Amino acid sequence: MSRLTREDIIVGAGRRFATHGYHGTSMRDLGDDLGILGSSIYAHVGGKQELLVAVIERGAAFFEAAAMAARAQGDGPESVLRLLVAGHIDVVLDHRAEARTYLSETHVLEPGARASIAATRDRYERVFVETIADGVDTGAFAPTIDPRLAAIYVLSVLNTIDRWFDDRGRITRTDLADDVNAFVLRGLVGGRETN
Amino acid sequence: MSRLTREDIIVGAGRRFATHGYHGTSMRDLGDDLGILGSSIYAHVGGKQELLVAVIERGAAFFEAAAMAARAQGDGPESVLRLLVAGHIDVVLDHRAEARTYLSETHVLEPGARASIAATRDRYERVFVETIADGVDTGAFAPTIDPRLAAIYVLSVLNTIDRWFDDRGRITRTDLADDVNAFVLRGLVGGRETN
DNA sequence: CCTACCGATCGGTAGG
DNA sequence: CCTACCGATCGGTAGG
Repeated sequence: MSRLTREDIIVGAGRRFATHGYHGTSMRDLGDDLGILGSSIYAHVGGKQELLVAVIERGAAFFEAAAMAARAQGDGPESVLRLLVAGHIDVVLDHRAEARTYLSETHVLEPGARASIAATRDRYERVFVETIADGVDTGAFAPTIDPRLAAIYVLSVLNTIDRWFDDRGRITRTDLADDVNAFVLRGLVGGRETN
Repeated sequence: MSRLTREDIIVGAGRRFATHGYHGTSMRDLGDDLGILGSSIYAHVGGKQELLVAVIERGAAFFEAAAMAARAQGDGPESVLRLLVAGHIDVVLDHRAEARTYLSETHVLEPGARASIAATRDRYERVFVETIADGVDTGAFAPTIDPRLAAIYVLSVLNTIDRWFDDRGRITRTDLADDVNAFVLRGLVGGRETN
């Protein structure tokens, strides 16, 4: 039972914010989780909003790193997209608390921090849009695809996965990534006309 | 400036809950929106939780009605799925506050109400699963499709639409429904192998 | 629907 | 990290 670190507090805050929301979490709740008093948290951090910023910035950083890795390792639009999908799934499942807080609580951020996170998120989503646009240009994806809409569809699927997927369930994470990729790529590549 | 009805209060509560969350809404906030005092709300409803239940039950009812209509009007799995998609988009955009509260705040419901809503939601999602399973059986959709996973993907896309779609934007709602349907149906039907 | 409240809880601080 | 607080705000009530 040694003393807690700032790191411990942020991790605990992430878990609470992810499950109960920022407004649904009191400093006393958080203290209870950590085995200290709510007021003791102020020995480690400046306040509740600072905790939210720290958790969300971590979430954003994980996604950003995953996008950079996918871009660096992929070879061609389809390959990059596959890596983006797999990477996003890993972030959302390996860093559930930070990812969920980032995805759900950004609107509670004070204006300055919110703008900064919105910019990071824009950059990330643009990687999806550009990758899909590349695929349309090279002919890997169908010419009728609107990259902006398609990117939103893909991200909608990815951002929901932590809500229902269980690593101990009947399908493995790799199977999931393959299945999502298969579904999405068929959606992008086309085949028979559907309209 | 006549007196407000219970209906007015519930509509106002829906708007607040959808934008600020249940825990981010105080009875005084809600009163301000309605032009009365927070305490005056208790002349119309029993409490804050009762308001949440009312808003979410309305949201659930809209989705349920849309599913029934799609099933009744559709002819074959692909046709039913198209109607389910278009119907879901209409609910989410025509009843934004109720739909968003239903989709995002159900976890704050007290156990009894939560269980009831969870059952309703299960029933709704099962319509998607069964429609897709029918399509696999009839050969309309690819045999490799897992209906449970595919239904989740489709619903993930649909449940996010109110977050980014603007009726005054560059694409119309009908175009959106067509585009989502085209994307989803290609994903379900297959074409060339993607794995 | 307002006046006038209530006890409980909130985020946060001073001092150790 | 605790003790001992603070003012503000919360959901809610009695009485009109």
